[in-house]
Amino acid sequence: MSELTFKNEYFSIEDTLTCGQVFRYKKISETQYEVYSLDKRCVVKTQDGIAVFTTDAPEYFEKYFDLERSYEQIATRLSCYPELEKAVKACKGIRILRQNLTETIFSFIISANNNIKRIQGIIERLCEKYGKKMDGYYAFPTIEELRQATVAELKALGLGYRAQYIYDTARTVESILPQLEKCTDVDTARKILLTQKGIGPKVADCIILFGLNLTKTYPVDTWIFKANKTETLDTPKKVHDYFIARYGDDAGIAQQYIFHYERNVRNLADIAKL
DNA sequence: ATCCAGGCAGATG
DNA sequence: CATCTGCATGGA
Repeated sequence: MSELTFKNEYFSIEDTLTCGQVFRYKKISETQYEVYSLDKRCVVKTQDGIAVFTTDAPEYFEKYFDLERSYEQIATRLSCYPELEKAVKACKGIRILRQNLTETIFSFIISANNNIKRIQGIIERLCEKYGKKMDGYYAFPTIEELRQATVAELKALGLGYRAQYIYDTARTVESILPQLEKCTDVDTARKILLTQKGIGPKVADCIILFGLNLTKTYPVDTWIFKANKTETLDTPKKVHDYFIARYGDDAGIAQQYIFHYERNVRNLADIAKL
């Protein structure tokens, strides 16, 4: 077990974990979170603005939390857009996690037309049923382990009609992984992802952003659509295209600031300052 | 009871 | 290219 410390104005474990990009985490106390990725666990305590990571896999989680990137530059660039000023100020502690690609693919297939609380429960049950038992938690299932599941078993976990998507994609996804892993171009990655059952435009964007860490993308879910729609931007695709053109390579990060602000912060912020 | 949640597949203009 | 419908589940 080893420890790693990190102090930066542009890192908040709470905002990073609760902004909707990841589902396998637990709040232990006001100052302590646990996050799970594949078969690994990391405990994160924050005191006086200093984050302390305790884990058996320090190199993995240093990369996972994207600690080497300067989010100050990104946040500064995005603050220049008037519509982002408040969201950036409130959410600048978010980092885009470098999550495992396969885990991201299955997690976001489950996320479709679902709510975050339920998604977390389903994924937890999926890990308990098919993942390797670790010391005090369960690993995310491998593709091979997922292929052991029947559609009926998956439905019993609460997957509903997504059970068939998981079943199908568990049998096809390996053939696209090599191309996807080396993909540096969003349009190509998107085209490849859309061949899989259960992956449409929005889920593909999330996988591109959280699993491939390509940021020139803009996932449009119901929250983002409600926040961004106007007279002319009246479909998800129009919103998507407009904000990629506007924010460029920062679009994915801008999207996370907005999503988190709209979903978790705005009401609190408005109440606080009356 | 109806609506909503990090939408998608399949069918039809 | 765009638009429309059906879809599992559970909480508000």
